[in-house]
Amino acid sequence: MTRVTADVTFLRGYNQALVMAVGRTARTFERSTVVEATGLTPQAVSKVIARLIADGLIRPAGVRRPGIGKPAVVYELVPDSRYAIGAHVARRTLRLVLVDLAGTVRHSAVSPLPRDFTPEQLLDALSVGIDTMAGLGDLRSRLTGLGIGMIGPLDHANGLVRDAHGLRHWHDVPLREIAEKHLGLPVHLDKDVTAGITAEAWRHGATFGDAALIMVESGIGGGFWLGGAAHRGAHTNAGEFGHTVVDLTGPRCVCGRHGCLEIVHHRAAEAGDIAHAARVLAVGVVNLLQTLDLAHVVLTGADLLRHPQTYLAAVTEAVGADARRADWLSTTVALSSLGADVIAAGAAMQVLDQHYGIPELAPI
Amino acid sequence: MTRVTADVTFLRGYNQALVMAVGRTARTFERSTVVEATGLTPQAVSKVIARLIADGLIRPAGVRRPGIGKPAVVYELVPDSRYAIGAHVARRTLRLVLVDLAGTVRHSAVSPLPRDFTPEQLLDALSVGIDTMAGLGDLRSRLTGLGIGMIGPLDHANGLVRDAHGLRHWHDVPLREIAEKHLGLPVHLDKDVTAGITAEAWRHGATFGDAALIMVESGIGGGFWLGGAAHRGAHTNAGEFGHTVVDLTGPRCVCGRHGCLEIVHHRAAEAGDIAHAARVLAVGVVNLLQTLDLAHVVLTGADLLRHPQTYLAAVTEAVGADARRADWLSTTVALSSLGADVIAAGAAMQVLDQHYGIPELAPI
DNA sequence: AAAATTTAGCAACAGCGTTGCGTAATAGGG
DNA sequence: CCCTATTACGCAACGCTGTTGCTAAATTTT
Repeated sequence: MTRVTADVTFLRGYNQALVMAVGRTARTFERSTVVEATGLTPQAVSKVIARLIADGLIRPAGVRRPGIGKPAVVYELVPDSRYAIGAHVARRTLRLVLVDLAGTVRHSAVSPLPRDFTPEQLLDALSVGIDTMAGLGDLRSRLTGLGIGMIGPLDHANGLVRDAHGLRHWHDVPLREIAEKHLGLPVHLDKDVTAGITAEAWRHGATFGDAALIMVESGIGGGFWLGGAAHRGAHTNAGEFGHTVVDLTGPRCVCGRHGCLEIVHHRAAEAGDIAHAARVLAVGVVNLLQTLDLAHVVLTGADLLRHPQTYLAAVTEAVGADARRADWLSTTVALSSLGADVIAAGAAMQVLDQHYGIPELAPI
Repeated sequence: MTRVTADVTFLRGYNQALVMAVGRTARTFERSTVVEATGLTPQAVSKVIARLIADGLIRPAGVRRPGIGKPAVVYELVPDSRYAIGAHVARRTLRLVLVDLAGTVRHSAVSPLPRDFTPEQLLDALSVGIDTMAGLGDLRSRLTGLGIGMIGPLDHANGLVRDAHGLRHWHDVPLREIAEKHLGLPVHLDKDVTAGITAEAWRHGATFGDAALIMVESGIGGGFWLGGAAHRGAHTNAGEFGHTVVDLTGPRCVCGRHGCLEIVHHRAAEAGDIAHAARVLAVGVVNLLQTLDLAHVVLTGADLLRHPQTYLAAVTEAVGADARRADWLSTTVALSSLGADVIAAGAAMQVLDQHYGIPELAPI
């Protein structure tokens, strides 16, 4: 993810990331697996594997192949060679997870946050939680950093919280900087929904196409995975999906417009008609499909997960009923595979991705 | 754009593309310009420049620098070293443009297409038009190919027209393949709106951020430029922006849903209330901004360009009026800088991009 | 005229994936 | 049991990339 210039170090990082992606997706793999997946020559893969073994990131795990010829060496990722901690900062709770290099959530913990908490209060809560988690197996030395998934608007590029919705003490807070100083760890700050979709992409591996994570939790947000990377937008403020108008003559929203998806959905939910609320959300989801042509839609969020099957059914039905969608336009709809951990886990995976993922080139 | 494995040939292509992008954006440039823009060392830039000069793509254009020290050599792109032809296939017209390596439209021509034209009729029209254009300066040998921007749905990856809206004879037509055979040229097929946004991105150069092209022309479509590349979606069918619901209680659309942007807009335009139609479109545009966080919105399309100022004013006003958009959320709104040529020109630029643009890596 | 400054490029280098080829380890057949 | 075919692995040389070190050239300033 870090920008590098296009020299040979980029090649190294890129091809190493390919092998790591294979290792993360498959439980075990051999040289030929990687050759097939990457198009590299066997010899090149051998060199990459040798480097990764030297770094302790992968290791041989026996041999295989009950067939003719010399048996192939089987490799596997070393899950506990690196860790990252992910934090999901919501309005009243802090969720912390410990994620290993394989993308597995090893620990998860939720603690309450004071009403209208301050940056200092958050930092203290983070500090306590991280010390507890990092002390579990003395893995401080293998900790690559902390990822924070938070409500926006925020400036991902500069690690700045612009104006967290509904939190008074969060205006232009340089959270990444002060957290790094306070915690002594590299910190990565991103919107909650963007972190969430990263988690889904990581878990699904190489074949994961364009996708959206829809989160219903005191507001409606969308995280996007487009073209093999998280989409954050020009000002890293993408995802205000709840504030798209679906009803020109609808009620006035807090944002000033009329008939936003969020207010229409909220009114229906408030009235107790969850099925209707779910159908409203489904209209918004189909709007996204029409615009962006997505392969996957993932549903999550505390409010949605209180009625998971209702929402899942409504969205699935709406996607399937769209008459314009021919058979070649397949889209999967699913609940988040990580449940309530998805945001925090994704934030952690973003940290790991900075080290072991595909390096980002300046696009010019 | 072509997929390559991450070896040194990728580095070469990538860095050459960086220099070409600089040359396209600036009229002239020197070595230090490129060094600054790319982060490469001066020596590396010298090598790249030498390669490009050997290929005839750039050339020295005197010296400069009325300052201390040895004067720097000034380079420039050789615009007429390579050409591409772009075609915009609409329901009743075929527009052909000749674009040079610098992205300049050198010739433009419109010819009518028969009602409900067949693939054969289109190929014949293309053949005649290309021969005329390529004969203008005997530039057949410098012609890199033909780009076709067409109404969808189509399969960009396989060059297949699935089901062009409103055209009876266009079901699962392998247009790229048969056109290549018929014309003897490499052919690139893409949706009209995607080609259009490529043109805008090319013309604006390196600093062009996430953007959308909104096209109103017998339907409403959207082309997207996200993260430094065109966004086509999981099934290369992104852009059906006109079929997003903005009025849950609105009239039934041809697509089967109620209150699509397209039908609501169409009703207003039909009633002669262009200002209202423009405001409806503006609601849809703001929806896009909320979802995707775009830096630029470009307006085009025959129907829109009949009332350019009305639409421009309505969209600009709606974007500016959005109370949630703080000062750091700036978005430019403009009419297409290439006017009616934008689709065809973008299709041509996509062809040039395959050869001289940033190579695409398999994202895994 | 000499010094300072900036640009350009040759030459050697490190590091990447690739190619050529020899070696190791297995199954199957005589 | 031995031989052969087959498959996997890796050393060594190679071509190419951008980088580094250094020299030469061209201009302005002193």
